[in-house]
Order: sequence, then C-alpha cells, then structure tokens
Amino acid sequence: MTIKPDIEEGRRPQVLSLEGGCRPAGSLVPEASEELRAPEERFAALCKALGHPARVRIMRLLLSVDSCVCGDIVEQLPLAQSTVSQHLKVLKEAGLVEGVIDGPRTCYGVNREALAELKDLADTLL
Amino acid sequence: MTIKPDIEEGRRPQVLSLEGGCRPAGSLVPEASEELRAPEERFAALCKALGHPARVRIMRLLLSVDSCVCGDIVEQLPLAQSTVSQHLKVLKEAGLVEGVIDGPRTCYGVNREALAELKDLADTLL
DNA sequence: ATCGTAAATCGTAGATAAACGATATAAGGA
DNA sequence: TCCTTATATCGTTTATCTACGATTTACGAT
Repeated sequence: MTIKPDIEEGRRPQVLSLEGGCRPAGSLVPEASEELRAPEERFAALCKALGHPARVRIMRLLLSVDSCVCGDIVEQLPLAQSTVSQHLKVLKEAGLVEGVIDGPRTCYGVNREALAELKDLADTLL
Repeated sequence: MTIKPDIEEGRRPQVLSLEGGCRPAGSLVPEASEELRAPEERFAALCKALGHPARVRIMRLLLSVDSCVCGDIVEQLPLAQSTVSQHLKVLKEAGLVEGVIDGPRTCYGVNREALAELKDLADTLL
C-alpha cells in the first residue's frame, strides 16, 4: 500500500474499507484493532449480499426446496434469466450459496454454515 | 402509479421491488403472496442498511456507549462529517437508529426493537 | 444581535449495482 | 455431428451509493 498518496488533490477514489483510518490514538471505545474489524467487514459483506429482495427471495426458495433448484428460480421471479444469474453470483461470492454443475444445469443450495455465520455475527456484533 | 407505461421502449427504469411479477399461477413454492413478501423486503432493507462496514461500525459504537454519541462517531471513523451524517441517515431511515436533538447536537442511539426485528426476521426467513 | 459549534443538506464526481438483451459456453440427445 | 437446453458472461444503460467540500440550519453563549 501507499503506492501513491492520492490521485491528485480531489476526493479519494472510493476507499470503502476504512481499515487504515487516520486516528493516531485516543480511541473512545476499547476495541477497534485490525483483528476485530474483520468480523465487521464480513458481516457487512453478508448483509450487503442479502440487501436485495430478489436475493432474499432466492435464498428462501433454495431453503424451501432444500436441494437444487436451477432455472426454476428464474420462473419464480419476475426477472430475466441473466439478472437472476447475476444475483446468484452475488450470493455465491458472499459464500451464501453454492452451485454444483450437474450436466447441462447447475444445482444451487444454501450454504448452511454461512447462514449460521451470519446469525452468529449478528448476535456477536449487534 | 401507472402514470406512464414506461419511459419509451428500452429496459424498465429500475423496478427493484419485484412485487408485481408476471407469473399468473403455478408457483412451485406454496407461499409467495403479497403478505408474505413484505417481511422479505423489510429484511432486505435492514440488511442493505447494514451492508456497509462503516454502518456496522456505527451501530457497534452506539451500542457500546449505549447512550448518545454524536460527533464522537465522526472521530471514531476515518470519514468526513458529512459522510458520517449520510450513513446515520441511512441507518435512521431503516429504523435502526434514532436521533434525539439535544441543543446544538444530536444524540443517536440504537433502536433495540429494530435490532430484534432483524434477528427475528433472520431466524424466521432464513 | 453576533459568534461559534454541531449537524444536516447540497452539489458533484466517481464507483457499483441492477436490469436487460444478445451472445457464448457446455453438456445431452438426435 | 448438429440441435436443444441450461447457465454464464458480455455490453450497455440507468440508478444508486459513497465520498468529499461547501453551505445551511439550529442552538447556546457572548
């Protein structure tokens, strides 16, 4: 890091991680170390992935049938196939769902561990 | 609503609520009525509000001091005052925090009910 | 009435997200 | 081999988010 101090003079180009900060000391709150910041970011990432009604819906669909649905998800949503595929990608990248390629189709399922992680983080952090 | 059918002919300008849908019948999953869709949207809205590390952080700061902090939040984050104010607004609009004006400053606090609602929805829906 | 401080809002730039259609990829069956 | 089907990816457009500085608003104190 610190490749360049900044772009030029204007606003910084999306930091979005707020890990460094600028405070030298004098934290009002005891924690705030590197270690304890990671769970917050993980929790935020999980929440962000669930922060769209279509994705909550997809999660529930997958939970309700418990095994793989695939293109069935598309039928359940008023969205184009490509859009649903995108939403699945977001959920997959957050680790909330897993996809298993099965012949010409892909079977998705909820990652129960990630779901447990989410609830655990919610209880721990908030 | 239905002021105009659509802008012109291109893609629709961000539906983002998927309430209507286009399915006439034949749902694969039993539920999917209007009533049961609301909690999903509420949950998504809460998650969206928490879908940024700065906002998770703010929530934790407010919980840790349990009463109002105010500009202290700004000191705890590597963000400008206006940015923090924006994040607080997002949390406030989701109902997760409440602000009480106290003289020249505003005291924020976590809305514990909304927090309970979040956890409850997580357990119920997922 | 004026000043200073705290917070909100405005205006703006750049990054991401969401949606679509079109196209590409991959596997199974004819 | 050549369709067909199922997903994924690409390219694009529009909307929203994130961040900032500058300004405005609202108090309290002088």
